[in-house]
Amino acid sequence: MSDRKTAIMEAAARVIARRGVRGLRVEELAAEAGVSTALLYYHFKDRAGILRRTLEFINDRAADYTTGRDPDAAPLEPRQELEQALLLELQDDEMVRENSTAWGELRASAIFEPHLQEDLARATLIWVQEIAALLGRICPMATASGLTVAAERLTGLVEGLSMRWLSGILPLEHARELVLDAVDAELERLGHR
Amino acid sequence: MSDRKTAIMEAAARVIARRGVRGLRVEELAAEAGVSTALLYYHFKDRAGILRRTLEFINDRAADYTTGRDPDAAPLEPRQELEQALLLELQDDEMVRENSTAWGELRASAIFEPHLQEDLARATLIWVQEIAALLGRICPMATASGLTVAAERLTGLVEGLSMRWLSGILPLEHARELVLDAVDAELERLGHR
DNA sequence: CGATGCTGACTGAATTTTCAGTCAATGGCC
DNA sequence: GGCCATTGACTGAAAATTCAGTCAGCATCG
Repeated sequence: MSDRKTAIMEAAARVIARRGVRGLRVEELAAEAGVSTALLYYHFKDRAGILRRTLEFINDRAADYTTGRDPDAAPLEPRQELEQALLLELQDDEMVRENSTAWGELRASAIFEPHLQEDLARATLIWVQEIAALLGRICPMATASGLTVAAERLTGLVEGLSMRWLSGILPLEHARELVLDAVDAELERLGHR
Repeated sequence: MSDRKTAIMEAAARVIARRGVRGLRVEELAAEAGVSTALLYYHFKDRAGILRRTLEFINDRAADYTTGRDPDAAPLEPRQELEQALLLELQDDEMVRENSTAWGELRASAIFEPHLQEDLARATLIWVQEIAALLGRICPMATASGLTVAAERLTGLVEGLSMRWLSGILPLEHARELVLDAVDAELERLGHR
């Protein structure tokens, strides 16, 4: 597999982060990747193909830094793990920002392109369940539905704040604090029931 | 002020809700408004101008149904007023959905079009302050910064959930319940300090 | 009154720009 | 020689934007 193909997808992630999925011009992408436009059509059939493959690529990359714990680091406290899982999309890191932007774009486009909704719904569900499970480890006494609802609120909040961050309305640090406080609030709440 | 200008912005809101900001074609907009494309350029300089003015327009409309109480209805409890202000974007109503969709689109495009960011930031700030003020009426003992932070979380949550609702991931009723519970949580929290 | 000139709203038909997508040709490598 | 990766130079269609006016209304003046 020519390395250029990968290089193109990396470039695509960058361009999408800069201009959005719908703002991606194949000529610009070619320039960013330092190849000719014709090569894009050679490797990926058409624009839609580029997008599809790139989204998979981004997805895989995200899975890497989600799952990928530092090899032999001390096992995290559940609370820390929860916080990390939530703050994942809110980091001052080139690649995270790229990924986050692309995800946001995907969510936004799904409103108008029903064929994306299924994938999106699945991914969201998985995230909510993951968060609910982590909450459950911290509050073993809480009901399952209570956990789910709390997870839905927390992930929903992260999505909303992520958008504000990406559009420059909300500083990253502030967004992170807001999320952490929300975690406090939800845990307190779960404890009370 | 010719009424056609308004008609165009109403049409723009409809088209944006249907196709998204990035999917808006000026020819389609002209057809939707029943005018020539040239008229669009006469009233609003260019495509970007249409978008900018429409954003303002949508904003004003939202302000109308935010502020606009039923004429001589009983004065609302602060708590109810707060809930209403938050659930505003989450209603099963043609125009609300249109507004909400258009808002979401504009938020999403603002990430890539800095010229929209200023308007967006202002509108968001106003909303946050409004919610903070309502919270303040319910919890007079809370600090100003505590109120603001709570308002930021609540509005951020609404934005996130609104997006899920619009993309069909989350049923409207459930979204509304999540918001109401979050209000509970935030109020409890403000009470404790 | 009514002719004259002026203006703002509006349009149809170009013109220009922007893009995705094609293709014949090239160079390296087994 | 044959195969793969790669490119430069195009094409055609779709969009955005501009242009050269038309028309209705309204004020001015003789």
